[in-house]
Parts: sequence; structure tokens; C-alpha cells
Amino acid sequence: MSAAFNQIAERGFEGLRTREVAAEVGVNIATLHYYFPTKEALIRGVVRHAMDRFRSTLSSRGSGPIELRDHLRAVRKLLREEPQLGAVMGELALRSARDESIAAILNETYAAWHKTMRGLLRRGVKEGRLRPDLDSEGVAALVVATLTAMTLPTMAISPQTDLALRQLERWLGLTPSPGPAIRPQATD
Amino acid sequence: MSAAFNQIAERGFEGLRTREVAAEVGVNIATLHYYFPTKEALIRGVVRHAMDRFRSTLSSRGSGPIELRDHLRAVRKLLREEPQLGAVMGELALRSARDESIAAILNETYAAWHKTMRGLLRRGVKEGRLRPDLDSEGVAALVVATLTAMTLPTMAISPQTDLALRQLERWLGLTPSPGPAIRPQATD
Amino acid sequence: MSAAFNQIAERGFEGLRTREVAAEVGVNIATLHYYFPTKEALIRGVVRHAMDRFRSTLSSRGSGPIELRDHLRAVRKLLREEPQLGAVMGELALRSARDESIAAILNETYAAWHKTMRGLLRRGVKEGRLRPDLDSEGVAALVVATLTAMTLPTMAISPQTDLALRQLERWLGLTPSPGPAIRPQATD
Amino acid sequence: MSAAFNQIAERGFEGLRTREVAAEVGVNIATLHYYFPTKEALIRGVVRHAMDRFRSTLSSRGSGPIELRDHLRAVRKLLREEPQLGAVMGELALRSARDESIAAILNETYAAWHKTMRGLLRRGVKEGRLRPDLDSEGVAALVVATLTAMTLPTMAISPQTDLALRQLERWLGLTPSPGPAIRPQATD
DNA sequence: AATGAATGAGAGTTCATTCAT
DNA sequence: AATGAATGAACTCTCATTCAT
Repeated sequence: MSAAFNQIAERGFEGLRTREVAAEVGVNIATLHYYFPTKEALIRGVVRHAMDRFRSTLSSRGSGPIELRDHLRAVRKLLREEPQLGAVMGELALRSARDESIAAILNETYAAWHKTMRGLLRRGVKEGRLRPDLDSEGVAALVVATLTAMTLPTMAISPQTDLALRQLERWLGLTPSPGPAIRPQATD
Repeated sequence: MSAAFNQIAERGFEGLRTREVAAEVGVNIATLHYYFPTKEALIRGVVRHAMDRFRSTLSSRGSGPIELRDHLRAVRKLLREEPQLGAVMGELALRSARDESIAAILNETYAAWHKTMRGLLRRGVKEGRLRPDLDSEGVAALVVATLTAMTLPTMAISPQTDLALRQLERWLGLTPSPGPAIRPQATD
Repeated sequence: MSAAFNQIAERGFEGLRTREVAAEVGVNIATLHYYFPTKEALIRGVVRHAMDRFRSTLSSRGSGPIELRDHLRAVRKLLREEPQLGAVMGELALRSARDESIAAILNETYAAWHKTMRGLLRRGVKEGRLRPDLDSEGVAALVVATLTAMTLPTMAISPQTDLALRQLERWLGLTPSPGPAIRPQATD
Repeated sequence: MSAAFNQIAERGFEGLRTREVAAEVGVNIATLHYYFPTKEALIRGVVRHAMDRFRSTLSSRGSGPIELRDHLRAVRKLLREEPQLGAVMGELALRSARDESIAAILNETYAAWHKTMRGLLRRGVKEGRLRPDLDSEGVAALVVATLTAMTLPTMAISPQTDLALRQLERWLGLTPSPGPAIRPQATD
């Protein structure tokens, strides 16, 4: 499964070859088919694998707005250091248009992400570290969308990606530096 | 080229079959090869086709901040009404990781987009319709990233996508409704 | 026809492409088909072309044994300087196994060659320049066979080919140098 | 390999079709590709096969000049009874002009043949069964050339081929009939 | 649980030939 | 007399899958 994951990350679904996967693991193709009767089954396995890996990063454990900033940075870091995960997420996103089961899983994942995000934002508001009039629903959607874009190879590498994230942080009033968290936004 | 475009939109690069393309146009495969000696050549043609179609939408012709809002909405509308374009853009984004020539074209397109965006923002600031301290560079990056995310099927359909866009408009002070353009942001 | 001849010499029948032939001449394929309705027709043209070129070399015009030696050397020279002719002859020889019309023409050519050869030998014997007991029939066959072998690329280049020819000359008593025509063989 | 050999013998390289080969063996084309990943690989296999078959005939094991005569006849017999071998050798000879690897193998084979021949001749001279002044180098070259010519279909069938061989034997003093081995040559 | 061998369905590509002009 | 465009048939090669062991 992990080998298939790597293959997809490297060559896309388009270039996924069961033989290659088997070879990478060092077993015969027939053996691979013994465990994954069909290529589809293997792919489903990969999807689970990828989702687990992705979600585990999303489950933050800090508290409050600092945690929110950390979350943004953690995702950014993850995608930068492990571009494979982003690549596979991108592949899945595209494939979801043709494969309902993937679409379902992906939507679920995004919904969970959105919810986590919204929770973080609400807590930030409640604890007074974020502007009280912040629409946690809308902001969560924007953040998720921005982070999702980074999944794509073109964006992942682009230097402007960091600018976009920084802007998000600024608007949220998360900029680390001087002054209270909210001020920067006020004069922005 | 247009037929190939549709095929890619529908089935992805993974499912692009020259025979299907030829059939859709109603010609023999050999005829297709007469015009596009190789599948690669056909793909390059599709890329050009897609880019032309995409860029033509990005070149706004209004003026000032209203134009900016229009731009956001135009892109949103385009991607909603013509999901094929988004799908192909997504496919290209993924493929760009493995195909330098596509990566080059895509980067160029994104750079142009970013520049257009930044221009719109600067004009808005200069004409006083946007906050003077707005970092046009960062905001442009954020907007492009957000719109790019909508390219992906999952996002394209999601209802939260609109929330994200609305939030962007709110932060930019573009919300149509009551009050001056800048106010909403202040009380947001 | 000449272009096709060159193509066959260069790439063999296996690599003969009507498009290439047309391209070499600088006309459209359709034009080629206008003159040679089918590839077979073109090939038949090439066969004629090759045979004419080959026979013209075989028709000796000297007299007696000196002429015989000259003939051997002329053929050797021809095949060395124009390997294309040899190559095509070889291709035809092979194809003759599958193409009766080529077989017929080739056999005719070889028969003519054999006859010419035999005539030269007989004259040489009659004029006392060749051993009286020489079997012109057998020797002619041997000479033709030897020369034919040179048609093949491997042989054409090989340095041993010249040794073979020299040996023939020696046995025939044709060695240029001093002494009567017959002696060399005796002391060989 | 043997099936491919037959196909080449029958239809030439020009007519070698992997599907036909597979069909002749009674397996699927994919199975053929399992053993010979590419057509080129199959051809290389055929070359080896043909060479083995050819060389095994050339390695004589008798002794002296009788063996020489036997060798000539053995080759003649082989080519007459198994025209396929000759046909393939001819095809290889032609292809060698375009395929260095084949050229190398073929040259090697011919060199070995020449060497064998020369050895036979020298032994014959040493044992007094061949004229002492015989140029084993040149004669070997001539014999190989003559036998090579027989490889070609046209020659293989021609009745004159036997005349050529007989003439060779006569000049060598190998004619079976009456008198000492050398005499015939003396009065020839 | 594992494998070498085999396979069917199809992929992209090639090529001699034809057709309309 | 000449051509661009079109085509059918065929070719090599690929790949997920299956089978016998």
C-alpha cells in the first residue's frame, strides 16, 4: 500500500503499474493480487493510507489561536517536506470527479478539516484572541481552500504560496511579531 | 484538440485515448495522427487550447475595485458553468510535476494571473477603494491560491467554496451591500 | 525508381517506404502512386533498373583471356565502388525465394552471365591462352558463384574476398605478372 | 526461437510477425513477449540459434583431404536439404549491413569457417594429399565464398551450383574417381 | 502464502492506398 | 499531372488479471 502510494505520488494514477508496485515491495505480481484482488482494491487501500496520514496531521492538540497559526504552519511544512502526500491528495481530488467512493471519502475528510478549523477559530474568538465579529464558517472555508491549493505541485513550489499564507495570518491577526494579535489587522 | 480537451476533462489524462478522440470527431485514428503525429503532440495542443480559454477569462476589462469583485465572480462562474476547464487545469497542475514543459506553461499562466490580480489591487488602493495598507502582493497570492483550489472537482462543487470567496470579498471590503467599501472590514 | 533503388540499398526491402521514396524525389505520395499504382509496381521498376545497371557491366567488349581477367576485376571494382548495386542484388536474390517474377528475372540474368562467362572461357581455350582441358561450364559456374557471394555485404567488405579472386585467377593462369598463362598454376 | 527462425526463412525479416511466431508455437503474443521482451531480442535469439546450427555442421571431425571433400559435400547437402538455414544466413548477411551486432557475429562465424577450411587444407598439404604449392589462405577464401553464394536461394537451387563445386574439387584434386589425388589437376 | 507462466483486451503508431479537388 | 487529407488494416508492445503448481 505504501509502495503504491509512492508510485502514485511519483507518476500519478496514470502511471500506477501493479507490476511496479510489486517490484518495489519485492514480491511477485501474483502475490500482490493475492492481497489486493484488483487494482481498484489496491487503490482503495492507498486512499485509506493517505487519509490516515493526512488526518493525523490535522488533529491539532494545542489550544487557542496560537494553535491555529501552528496548524497553518504545520500543514505548510508537511506539504513542503512530504510533497508526496500533497501529490496523492491532488490525484485523489481529480479522481474524485470520476470515482464516487473517492469523492465520498474526500468530502468527508474535507468536512472534518473544515470542522476542525472552525472549532479552532471559534475557540480563538471565545478566548478573545481573534476578532469577535469573525465569521468562523467563512474563514474556515477560506483557509481550507488555500491550504488545498497548496496540494497542487505548481503551488507547492511557488514562492507566492508563502505570501498567501502570511496574508491569511495577517488578516487573522496571527502575525507573531510586535503588537497585540488584533492590531495589525486594524491598520492593514 | 477540443475533443481531446473534453476527453481529458471527462476521464483525465489517465483515460485519454486517441481512438476515442478520433471517434468523437468522427475521423479515423490515422487521420488524427496525420494532424498530431503523437499523443504527446495532441496533449501539447490541448494545453495551448486550455490556456487560451483560461487566460481569455482572466483579462478583465473593467476598472477599479468593482472590476476586482467582478473578476472573482467571473472566475467562480466560469468554473461552475464549465467544470471541464477546471478539471483540465487540475489535470495539468498534477501533470506539471512530471512534465517540465507543462510546468513552464502553467507557471507562466499563474504568474500572469498573479500580476493581473496585483494590478487590480494596486489600482483599487490608489483610487481609494481599498485600504491603503493593503499588501497587494500577498493578497494577490491569496486570491490566486483560493481560486486555484476551486479548480479541483471536490472544491468546485462544495458549497463552502462560496463561503471562502465571500470571506475574501469581506476582508477586501468588496461586499456590495451597505456601507462604504472599507467599513465592513473595519467592523468585521 | 532510382530513389527506390537507393532506399532498398540502404534499408533493404524491409525498410522500403513509399513515403520515403516520394520524399527523396520531392513529390507527394499520391503523385508516386500516380506513376506506380502499387508498391509492387515500384519494386518491379527497381528490379528492371538494377538489372540494366548490372548487365551493362557484364557485357564485356574486349577479347580473349585478358578480357576475362578484366571482367573479374571490373565486377570486383563495381561492387566495391557501388556497394548499393550489390546490396540490391542481394535483396533481390533473397526475395526471389518468395517472388516468382523476381526469381525469373534473376535466373535469366544469372544464366546470361554464366553464358557470357562460358563464352569468354571457351575463346580463351581456343586461342590457346587457357588450358585446353578446362571445363568452361564448371569454371563459369564457379566464377559466377564467387562473384555472386561478393554481392553480400559481409563478403563485399572482407579482405579475404580479394584472396578468393586472386586464387581464381591463379588457377585460371591469369596472374598478370611474368610467365605463360598456364605455368603459374603448375608452380602454385 | 525455432518458430521465428522458420518464419524468417519463409518470409524473410521483412515478413517476420511476432503474432505469427506466437501463433506457430500456439501461445499468446503476450507470452512471446514474456520471453522475448522485444522483437529485437527475438531476432537476436534467432541469430544465435542459426549460428549454432550452422557451426555445428562446419566442425568436421574426420581427417585429411577426404574430410575436406566431405565438408564441401556436407555443406552442400545441408543447404539443399535445409534451405531454411541458407535462407536465414542470407537474410542475416543482408541485415548485417544495417545491424552491427549481426555483422559482428556473422564476421566471427565466417572467420571461424575460414580458419577451419585453411586448417583442413594445410593438413592435406602436409599429408601429401594436396599439392605442396597450394595457397591454403587463398583457396580457403575461395571455398568459403563459393559455399556462401549457395546460401542465396537462386544459387541454392541452380543446377550450376553443383558444377561449381565439382570444379572446385577438381582443381583441388579431390575428384573421387581414378588416379592419384594430384594428377587430375596436373592435366586439367 | 507465493510464484512463473500465460492470457485477452487494448494501446499508440505505421503504412500503402484512395479520394476529392 | 499533382496534392492534402483521409482511411483500413495491421503491427509491436503493455498491462491487469488468471492459472497451475
